Amino acid sequence: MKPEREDFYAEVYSIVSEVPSGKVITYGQIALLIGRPQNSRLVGQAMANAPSGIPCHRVVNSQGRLVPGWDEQRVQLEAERVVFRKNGCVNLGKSGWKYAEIL
DNA sequence: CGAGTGACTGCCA
DNA sequence: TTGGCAGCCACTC
Repeated sequence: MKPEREDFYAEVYSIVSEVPSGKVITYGQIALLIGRPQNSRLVGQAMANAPSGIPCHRVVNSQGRLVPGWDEQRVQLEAERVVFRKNGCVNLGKSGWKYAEIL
């Protein structure tokens, strides 16, 4: 096994799990919190391999863009009362989650 | 072991 | 403001 990878994934899942309802977080934010801002892509891969129980639908990219090929994600976010823009992207300024809020 | 892929980000035109 | 290109890391074939 590769503890390094597992640890990275574990931290990603931990952070995503702490995202409250109605809020979303970006891959870059997660990568930054872990201490690897350049591994933002790995966060996405972690989400792809994310086990059930992880609100991965609350994870979006820096532009507030949703996961390609996963229209259901928008439905989930709408159910969480996440604010969407006219272009279909999440309004990070309104629904963007900040780690400092749980500190 | 080498090449290709991806739920990304940042800079430049 | 919007769109395109390159850089980055880990995983899979």
